[in-house]
Amino acid sequence: MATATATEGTETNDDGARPWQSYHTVYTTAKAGMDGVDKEKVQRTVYEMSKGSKYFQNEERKDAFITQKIDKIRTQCDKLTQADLSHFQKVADRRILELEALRDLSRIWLHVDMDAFYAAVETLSNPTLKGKPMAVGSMSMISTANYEARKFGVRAAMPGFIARKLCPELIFVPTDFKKYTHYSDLTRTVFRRYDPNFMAASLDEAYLDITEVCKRRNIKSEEIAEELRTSVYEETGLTCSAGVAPNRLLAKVCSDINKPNGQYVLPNDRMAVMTFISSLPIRKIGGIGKVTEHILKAVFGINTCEQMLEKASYLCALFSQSTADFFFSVGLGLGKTDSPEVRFRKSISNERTFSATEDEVLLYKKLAELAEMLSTDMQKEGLCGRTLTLKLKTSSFEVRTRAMTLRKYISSREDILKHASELLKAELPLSVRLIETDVSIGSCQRSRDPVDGNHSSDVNCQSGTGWSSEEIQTSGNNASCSNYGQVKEAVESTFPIQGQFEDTSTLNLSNLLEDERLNSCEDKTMLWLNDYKCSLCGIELPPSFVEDRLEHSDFHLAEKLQKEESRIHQRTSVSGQSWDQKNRITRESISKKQKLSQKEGSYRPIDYFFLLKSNKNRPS
DNA sequence: GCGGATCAC
DNA sequence: TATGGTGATCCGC
Repeated sequence: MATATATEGTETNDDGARPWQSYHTVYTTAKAGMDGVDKEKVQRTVYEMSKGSKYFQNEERKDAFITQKIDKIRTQCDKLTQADLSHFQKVADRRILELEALRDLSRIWLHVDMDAFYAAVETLSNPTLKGKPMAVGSMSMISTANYEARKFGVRAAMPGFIARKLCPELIFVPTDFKKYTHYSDLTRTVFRRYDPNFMAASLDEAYLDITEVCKRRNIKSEEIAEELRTSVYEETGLTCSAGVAPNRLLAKVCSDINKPNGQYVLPNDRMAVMTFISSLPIRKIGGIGKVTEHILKAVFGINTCEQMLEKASYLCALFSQSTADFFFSVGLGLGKTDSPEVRFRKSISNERTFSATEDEVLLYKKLAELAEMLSTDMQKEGLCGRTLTLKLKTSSFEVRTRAMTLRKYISSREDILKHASELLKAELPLSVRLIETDVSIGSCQRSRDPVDGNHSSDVNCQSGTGWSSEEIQTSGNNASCSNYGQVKEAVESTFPIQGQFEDTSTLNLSNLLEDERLNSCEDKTMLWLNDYKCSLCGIELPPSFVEDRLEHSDFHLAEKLQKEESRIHQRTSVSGQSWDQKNRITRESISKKQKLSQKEGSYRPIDYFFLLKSNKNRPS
């Protein structure tokens, strides 16, 4: 609400001017280790340090925009008649019942969150930092602050120069991701023992499905959490906090409750969940950020999760179905409970901030550097994409994005630079402080999950732990190309090249994928002999049968995967105890992969492809 | 498909 | 002096 205009309006008020109160930062929202902080003082300092800056002005502009949005929603709200409301109440009630019916209390999820991770790691490698206020980051931006620094109001995402004002003795330590990755790996070794399929959310957070381990060892989740945290400490020297709950959304909320170095268990009981959720501020829920909280509070007076249900008719009337579903789920304390589904990345990008400049030569030079790096990253992962997006942040902090979807998939430095330069050229002259290049990998329609929707903070799944259901089968001749690296990685992780799974067939599989990549991405002919005949089965498909050839490759891939699975399964079924775990995803992926050979639910036999030659315009 | 925006870490 | 980088998703066109 309090926008720039409101700020100026109150500055000269009789009842004392406190303009800083209306500057909406995220720095004072309740965070672990922030109890007892003089929030007013922090808020005032942040305001004083920011006031008048380009950044601040942009924040004001954004704030004004949100106010407009709120006004618009209010207007719509006022227009609702009693009849409308009773209608939407019915719709909402039914939807809430449907969602309630999906409640799953059969799984036990644990969310682990390392305490002040980067800062804790830095303190391990330099113990003289212990007990002193310290932040990882720079004068421009802080990544993490230790608990001593948090007492001063210093926290992540705060610029360092403001942090130093709040805490003059603050020690700054530059980020060192190699170090954090190393320690992250150590923690993951522990996580794996409790759930080999755990979902890494970031370097310092993970979700574990501990249902099985509780059952197998016949102990309570609470004990598992204690034990896991002890192990993490013993093996890394780092403390963490844990939350246990029937779903991931709640587990995440729970891990924050007794932070640092604590845990909280929410039992798998509907009443317990409803009680827990009833007074919980919506801002605690992953996916509800500063803006959403602001809007829901300003328009509907919603503060707690429970109120999401009380205002259900309004939410139903004024938001999209998927958004309303998400809000209702929050009110019901529902969240995802399914086993981790590994997803392929959808985009790859890089961006750099520099001191703002209008110098076009310089800007093109920056762009060239980004294109170079992006291309390298893409090739490292074997990715191609056909939608290129250029993002610019102007010296006034306004953000512009310009995108183009190309006919061909690209990954080379030259291609990226050529097209990105066209996009940049159209924007010049312009004073720019940040450039980002982004290539999106594929486009496919996702079905929405009614429970978490796409709203909740979802997990960046670990790469290479299985198959995704999507993307591989996306349209076009290059879909498989664009995912080649991820496919390969997934296969190699599912069928590791070393160790007990070593087998020449694995290499063949890699070759097949390689074939597919070359064939579809570069339009070369590894799989297609003389650019005409399939090297594996001899079927003849001319190059112009682009889609058919892709499907054909996919057919062989699926077939191959199936063979691999049965062979490896045979060999490991005797001794491989962890196989079931590994296989869980593999089986899914293969069945999904098989869908590549299906269209509209009907399976197509290999013979089908022989008919294609003479019937290009087949019924689809 | 595009562009603006939100969100998380 | 000075407010990040990467990835995902949603809404309204």
